[in-house]
Amino acid sequence: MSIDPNLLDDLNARGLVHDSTDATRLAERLASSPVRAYVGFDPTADSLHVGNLVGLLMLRRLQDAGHNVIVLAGGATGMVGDPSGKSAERSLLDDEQLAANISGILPQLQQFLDFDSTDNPATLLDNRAWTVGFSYLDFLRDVGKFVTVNQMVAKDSVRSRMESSDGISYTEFSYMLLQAYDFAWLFEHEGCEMQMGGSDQWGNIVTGMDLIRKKVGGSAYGLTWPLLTRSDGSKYGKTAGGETIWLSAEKFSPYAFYQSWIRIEDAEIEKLLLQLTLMPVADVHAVMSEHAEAPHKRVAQTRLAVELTTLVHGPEATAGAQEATAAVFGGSVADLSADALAMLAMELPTFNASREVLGSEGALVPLLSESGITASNSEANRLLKQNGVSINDVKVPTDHVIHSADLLHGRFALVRKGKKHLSLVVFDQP
RNA sequence: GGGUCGGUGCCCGAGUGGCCAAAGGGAGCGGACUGUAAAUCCGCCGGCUUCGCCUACGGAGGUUCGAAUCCUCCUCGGCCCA
Repeated sequence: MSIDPNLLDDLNARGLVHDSTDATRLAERLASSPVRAYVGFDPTADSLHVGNLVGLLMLRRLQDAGHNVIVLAGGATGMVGDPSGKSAERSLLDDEQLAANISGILPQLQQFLDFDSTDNPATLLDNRAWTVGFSYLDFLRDVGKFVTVNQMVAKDSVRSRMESSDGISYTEFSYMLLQAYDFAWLFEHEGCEMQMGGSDQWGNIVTGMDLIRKKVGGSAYGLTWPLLTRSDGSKYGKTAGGETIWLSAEKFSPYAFYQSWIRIEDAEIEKLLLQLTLMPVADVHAVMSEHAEAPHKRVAQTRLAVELTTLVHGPEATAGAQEATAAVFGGSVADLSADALAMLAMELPTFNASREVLGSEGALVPLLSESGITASNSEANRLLKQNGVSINDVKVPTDHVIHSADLLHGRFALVRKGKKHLSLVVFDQP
């Protein structure tokens, strides 16, 4: 397979290069022959989240351009915790949790890359393989000796934590060495010449390159991408409500995933299309100019949502999310067919309720809190008072009594909190 | 080990005996305006059987008519000294 000589230009055009080792040399190296490169992912949870997408796609871009990529699962580093970009010490994961996390993440890592390619199949490795058997004394002699504390302390990630009131534990302080050792090991045993990561990984990557130079006598490449942030500077990967946007359909429904992209503000949309999708740069520009002509149609948001949901959850789930969206934000809820409602039941938070509450006074408030639509009766009362609840698209007052005649198809109540928060209450069969 | 300062609601952070469910900011939620956007404005933002009651200011006791505020012990953290 031939390699794409324009890879680096493409990455630059997308704004995906934050920092790299000597740009000219890197460009030459990437254009001459396939490079082996890796990105590491620590199993801090049982699913990856949106914040990991850029890294996964970076590997994909490299692979598509003809290079050899390694996905590194941080089974060992995950035990320690990376202080980079973290303001506080993290709690340690126990073995059981870690094992569960790894098994949740592995299929996600695999889904973005081609492991069966005859030319340049991707490789999946776990750094436990070369770390668990490494004794502490050996580590101090073989790795620690090559790195001075002076340079470690100078790294931003460490310094900011040393200056904070919480401090940094020796454990997290040592993280950098583990990651550096990973890079050196991969360089030596897997012919891996390049490490990529988010911009907060620069210090760790550079430490790895130093180690390679001193310990192995080789020279490696490093590249970081900018951390994805909103226009207000906050990190991505969370909903407006602060919920993490997981890639796992169990933890975050495809519908909710799709919706979170539909709601992206205009100022962000081009950057996200460039950095989070595989769309050619020219296509992105075309979509953006179409969007600029009629912003209220939100074609760019729709495109982003479709691209990403398809990438993460597949075309079927995307179609389902689109249908649900059309039903709920398009026409009239009252016109929904029973089939459409059954489909919505799979996409929206759903709660089963007893028909006893129908026609009974004061049943609405407890129904709202029991279904999780509101966190408490107080909140439910408050929300109703503020005119924030509608059932089947009709705003309801505090003393509203639900009657069976109000239900769609005799048993469905689509409860809307504000404009965007929807839940489906399904009543028992009559 | 000694000294010292501190631990307040989702977060930051005021409060140093009653006027404290606890200022202010942020986040969040609802409403208006819109394009399921941004900006702006208004309201809400511990719980409950909601004109009142209960739970809360690291934990446990105590002083007091009354404590987030005072005392004792414990615990956790910062800083300084050893």
